[in-house]
Amino acid sequence: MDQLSVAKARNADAIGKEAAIRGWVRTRRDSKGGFSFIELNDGSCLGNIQVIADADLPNYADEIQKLTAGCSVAVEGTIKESGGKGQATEVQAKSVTVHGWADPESYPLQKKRHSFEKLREWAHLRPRTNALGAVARVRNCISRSIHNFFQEDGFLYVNTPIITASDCEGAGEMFRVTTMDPANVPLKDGKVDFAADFFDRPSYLTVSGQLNAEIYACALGKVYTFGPTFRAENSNTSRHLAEFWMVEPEMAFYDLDDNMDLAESFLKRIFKDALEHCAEDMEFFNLRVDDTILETLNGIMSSDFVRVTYTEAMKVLEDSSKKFEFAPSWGIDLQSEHERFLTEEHFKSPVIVYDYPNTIKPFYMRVNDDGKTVRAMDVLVPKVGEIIGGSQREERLDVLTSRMGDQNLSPEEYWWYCDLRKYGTVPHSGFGLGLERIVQFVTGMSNIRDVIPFPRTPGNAEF
RNA sequence: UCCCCUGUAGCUCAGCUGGUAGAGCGAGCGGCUGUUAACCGCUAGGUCGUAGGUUCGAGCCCUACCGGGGGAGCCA
Repeated sequence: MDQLSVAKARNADAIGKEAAIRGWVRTRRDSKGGFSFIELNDGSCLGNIQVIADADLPNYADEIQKLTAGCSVAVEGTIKESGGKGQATEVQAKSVTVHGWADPESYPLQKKRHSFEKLREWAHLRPRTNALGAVARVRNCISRSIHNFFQEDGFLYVNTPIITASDCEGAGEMFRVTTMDPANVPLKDGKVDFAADFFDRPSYLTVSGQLNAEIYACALGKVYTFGPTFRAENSNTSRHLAEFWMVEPEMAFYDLDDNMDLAESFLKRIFKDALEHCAEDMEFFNLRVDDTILETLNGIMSSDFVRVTYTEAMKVLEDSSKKFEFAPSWGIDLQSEHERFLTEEHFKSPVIVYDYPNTIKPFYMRVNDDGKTVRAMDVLVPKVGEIIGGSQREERLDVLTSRMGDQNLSPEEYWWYCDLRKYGTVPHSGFGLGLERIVQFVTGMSNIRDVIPFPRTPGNAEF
């Protein structure tokens, strides 16, 4: 007998098949007419398969009538056209085998909707809910879409290290990696002796694979990294995690315009795949989470992203009648309220802001001819804000080392990074996309902790 | 880290200017039904986040701490 997923069994072309279906009970309704309805879900899709269990099954009174939410069962039977409304098919059970019970007195999940806050306390059970199951499927779809997009375009997937010794880049506070005993730290001249540590120097969890990706881009052309990233910032917001997944493409011979073109088509591809491959889940998000999400994503796919320079964006903000908490003025970084105004109120679309003042951007971004701005670009989207940050990299050794000096970094420490400019330097560009941010944007989920299976935030590492 | 809000039954919440705790849902039992967030009746279930304080008396007022949410900064 064939094993069928619930997704396949729900499809009308399964009618007539004999099949075995396994999953978890969502709910049971009894009919005294002599049978019970069991809603079964196995995670293969949002919907459940309805199982009809007749009273003449040998374990009907002993077991089937005692099934409650959370129980795991295996059903063998015939897929047939459903007599009721709400589903195309149902299973007429020939046998129902119970794998595991779930005491309804103590099982936390009920049929009714739970708040996302409460579900976070049950991170081990929440993937059994409609919303978190749908998030997991969309997240998977997006991950696959990312790989497909780059692979189809000749990019090479490069695995950059998780542990790094360069504390660079100013991307944020870093987590220390050490094998030293905190109760007995080796000292030398009153200071911690890192020469005695595992890597012979201070080492950390990576905040970005970019510098490593540049190395491979400057040899192999187009590459991307996709992996976990860590920030030890004490950020308590709905958009930040201490551990998150980041995609970082890096392309030799790409200037900033090429970079922006790539970012735009990349995002559109992700939206398209989510709408196509997760249609049922996306309908669910539109119905239960954010009723603008389908309209928004479809709108974005059929229009061009707005592109404005930082200077133009500032002018828009300064000319608007809107009262900002932080008054816009050339030279300051865009505040959240500024980003929201640009994407949500003024342009009402994703916006790419580029050519930022060099004073608010890191050393590796290419300096423009005006000497005041750098070839940086941020993609801003409604609600989530900055979803992509990228730049054309500085390929001129003298400019790079001078910029490092400005930011109190020593070229000696980054000798290998400087070597890329010393030997066969090329213009190149890249950007970073936070996976959770894009999952948030696609699903409409308001808190980033609900789009990663096991969120890591300050003070929270349960599960 | 800062500002604001919040913590009462398994869940979502109500509880008046301080007077000894309530509903809906869920659960159990019974009834009814090709049902589908099913429906009807009954029952059980709470040291009101924790520790102090004010008061004759605190879920309610005060202080501290802990947890949760929203916003800000930092960023992806």
